[in-house]
Amino acid sequence: MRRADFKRKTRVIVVDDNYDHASGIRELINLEQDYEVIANAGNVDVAISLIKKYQPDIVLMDINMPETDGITAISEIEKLGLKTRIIALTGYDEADLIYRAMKIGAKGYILKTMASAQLIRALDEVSMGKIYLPSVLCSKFFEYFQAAEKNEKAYNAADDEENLLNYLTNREEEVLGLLTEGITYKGVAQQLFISETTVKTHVNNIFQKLQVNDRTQAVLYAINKGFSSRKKAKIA
Amino acid sequence: MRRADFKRKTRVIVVDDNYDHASGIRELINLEQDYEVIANAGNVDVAISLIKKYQPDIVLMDINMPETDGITAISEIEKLGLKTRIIALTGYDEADLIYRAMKIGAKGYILKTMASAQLIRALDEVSMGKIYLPSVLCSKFFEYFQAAEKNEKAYNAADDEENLLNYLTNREEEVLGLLTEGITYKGVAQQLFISETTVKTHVNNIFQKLQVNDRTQAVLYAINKGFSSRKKAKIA
DNA sequence: CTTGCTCTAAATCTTTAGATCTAGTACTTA
DNA sequence: TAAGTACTAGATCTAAAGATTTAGAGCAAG
Repeated sequence: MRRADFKRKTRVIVVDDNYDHASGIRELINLEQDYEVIANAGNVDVAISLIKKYQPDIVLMDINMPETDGITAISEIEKLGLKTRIIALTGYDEADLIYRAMKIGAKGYILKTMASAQLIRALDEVSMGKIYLPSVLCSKFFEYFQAAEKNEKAYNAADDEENLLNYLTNREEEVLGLLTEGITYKGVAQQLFISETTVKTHVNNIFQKLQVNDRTQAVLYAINKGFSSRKKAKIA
Repeated sequence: MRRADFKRKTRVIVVDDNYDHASGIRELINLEQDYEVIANAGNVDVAISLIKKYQPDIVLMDINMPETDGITAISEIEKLGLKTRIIALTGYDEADLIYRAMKIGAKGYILKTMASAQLIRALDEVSMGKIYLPSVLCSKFFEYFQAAEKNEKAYNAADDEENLLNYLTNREEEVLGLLTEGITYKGVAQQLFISETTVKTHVNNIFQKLQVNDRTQAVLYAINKGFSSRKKAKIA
């Protein structure tokens, strides 16, 4: 690493409520000449103030602590906007934990059960700006990620059959599109070069088809069924 | 693999517009006793009809084809809801391509420049139901993924300072909450046990604070700024 | 060539919505 | 105690929104 040229070690803070475990990690890391553990923290509040003060290069964050959960902690730290990179550390390889940690900005994820060499490798990779996620955990992540994306799609598309938006005519879609921008009848009429009465007719037909009573409900229905995103897709 | 017990090879379809390259892959795969390439497709339309007909175990999909783009193709295939697993294959390691491919359900991603052993390993992993993403590509993915998540957050939260929702009083938040459900003044009045006039007063104050002219715009503002999700979070 | 759908638009009416101003009560803070 | 803020609510308008009915023009399919 280039930093070693300046004899500046990569500074690490370890956050773990288990003192013995934290000490173990400290010993392990301090054996490496490129790294030094500059502080330990037994809970999230202490951790955050230490991180603010010392702005370490890397934080090793235990995820399963009793009081505050580590996920929230990572989120808090990321909000600080420092260059500090976070590696999550847990005993479990649950897909949703991995997903959430990586989603909010963790740069690596390792299991406590993994060999100590893995820890050092994670430090090496992450300190160089890379992501470190062992392939097993990577699989877990994608398991969750792809399921989440699938659900979101299903939610937005809502099975096409039950999506009342599909019964709208082209013109009605256009009108609804303008309604979802918060435009008045008069405004819609001007934009589409039709009379206000015609707009009212269309809007009434839309209400019938979407089974709602007013524009606000229509707009809400449209948004929930992914209307706006579909529109954007069409334009783009 | 268990399938080998029944002497049933894992069936692969290769989709690549470059015939020479497709042939090369075919040769390579057919050297393995656990796999057989049952078809080649030079374009997406042919590919989809072949996949429908033969329902292969794995599809090797070239992403950078001239006519239809491979990403859309993957999406189409996933929509079929088969057990077929897709491995993306490209010449480039662009973060957004990897992100998009994995997002829509690809089970693996490999570069054409990678050693042939990688291809076989990918087949092995994916056919066992795992994800195959070499660590370099994994890093690329997360680079894009975390940036995307960060942007979305920034868009939704809108920096608190500029989020006009923060200027609303508790009562006004309640009223706005009901407006976002498409309820009339009268309805809001009944639910909150106050007069309709009072509701109008609140709503007017909301309009002032959010700098909008009517309820539809207020609701849209609220939704875009993550109002509903905040409400849900409070309830839960 | 007739049936049906889409888009257009008028007339008429009732109901909400929204703007504005005033004002009382209650609670907090300087 | 006086000033400030939140919540309440009245009166009085005007402007939109929405319901309903009727109807003509254009176009596609049977």
